Amino acid sequence: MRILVIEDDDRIRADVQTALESAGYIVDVEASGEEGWFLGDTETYGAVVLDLGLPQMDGLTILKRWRKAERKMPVLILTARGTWKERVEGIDAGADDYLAKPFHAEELLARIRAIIRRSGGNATSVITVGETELDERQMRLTVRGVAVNLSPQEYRLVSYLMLHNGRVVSQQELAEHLQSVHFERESNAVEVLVARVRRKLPTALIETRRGYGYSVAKAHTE
Amino acid sequence: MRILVIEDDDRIRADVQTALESAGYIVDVEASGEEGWFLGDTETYGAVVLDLGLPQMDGLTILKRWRKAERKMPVLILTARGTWKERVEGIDAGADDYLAKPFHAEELLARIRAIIRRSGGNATSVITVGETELDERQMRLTVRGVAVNLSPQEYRLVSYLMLHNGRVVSQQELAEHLQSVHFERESNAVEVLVARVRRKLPTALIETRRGYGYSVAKAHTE
DNA sequence: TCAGGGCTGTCAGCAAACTGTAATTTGTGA
DNA sequence: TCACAAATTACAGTTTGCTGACAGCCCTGA
Repeated sequence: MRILVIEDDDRIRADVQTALESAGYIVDVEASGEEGWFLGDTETYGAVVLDLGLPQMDGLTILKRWRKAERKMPVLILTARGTWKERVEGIDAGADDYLAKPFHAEELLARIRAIIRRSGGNATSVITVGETELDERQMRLTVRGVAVNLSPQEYRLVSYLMLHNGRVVSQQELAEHLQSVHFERESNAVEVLVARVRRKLPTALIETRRGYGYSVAKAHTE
Repeated sequence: MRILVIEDDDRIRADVQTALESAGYIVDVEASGEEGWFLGDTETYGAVVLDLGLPQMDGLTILKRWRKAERKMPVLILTARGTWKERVEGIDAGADDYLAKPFHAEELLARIRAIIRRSGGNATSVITVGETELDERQMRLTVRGVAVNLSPQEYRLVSYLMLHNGRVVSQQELAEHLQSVHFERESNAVEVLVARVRRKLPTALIETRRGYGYSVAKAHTE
């Protein structure tokens, strides 16, 4: 499950990212409202965490634009002060839930789980690219109906690439996401991992973009 | 048997959970009315314990919505003051029984048993995965028609996995649900339990997802 | 009260899987 | 063709899960 976080405060953004990642989500973070809006408009997310008090483009504006463009992913609004008025505005604009700062990580996670579940999480838990299916609930990859046995690292790699299907992901980004405790520059761990995954797959899923990174063929996310 | 408890008071919620779990039920708890409503709307429960005096979304509203959506699981209503009016409203909204706080754990259990028994024909009491059948009413597991003699802990493990059919359940989550009073990190109690269950079963029901936990093979529940 | 049996947790040893490193080969783009 | 990124292979340290033995607890029946 992939989650977008739009928050300009560095500290909060990092905290939210850490909390979500350690809960197993794949997280994209953005400090700028405009960039965040673009991401939410063009990529597919299971949920969005959106700060209201952003410079440049306001959170409510972003949310309204998405809803106008039929982007229906669940959105959790963050706001500094828990005023009644802001809450109503947020709900009116199409937010699914609302969380006042400061908040505890557990509460954020509970609410994220709730809005994902409410949005009918089951429907979004299977991602298809060609003949390959990623079932996030079962944490299982199947090709032509046959399950592929992946190690934890391999699963993380594949799910990260499939959740960003079409985008080219750099080795650096992958390495950071895989969060190996010991990971040195000049390591070819990612290359080795990719090779291992490829050997297990009957089809060519992961494409090499020499000099840039890897990607999987884009599929229609319906 | 899986039971949903919606109650905002932390103390009461914990007490109810403890009572139900020690009676062998699998319990999901929710403090928020809204989230509780969604759980009851999307998951399958053998019974629900519902507090009337919830913030945000009132218990009666939740119940009415479920009944409108044809969710027919038996519901036991809790209320702070045993007023005659509330009782009538609850019954009108589709409650199956009614319990005034404060109450004794035994009374709660007796009423839960009663509404579950009364709800009788609910087809949800037998879960099938492959050749394995879990009869929740009799608390019995059968494989190819042959009953398997399981200890209480073993039964809890199997039923938890089967009720979360397909999902990967971490050792941590299992350990918490098995309610071992003494459970330290570095314990392999869950592993031992899984091994014992496997030895008793003629088929490979529980799958190890190395690094993540355990799951049972997904069956089509619909 | 005591013995026996079932249940459940701990421990230690083992086997297998996982994962990063390094050396070498392959192949791609300028 | 050349340089270098990427693929491949082998290897070893570490992690993870499985297993059998054992001990404490609780209940039951003599």
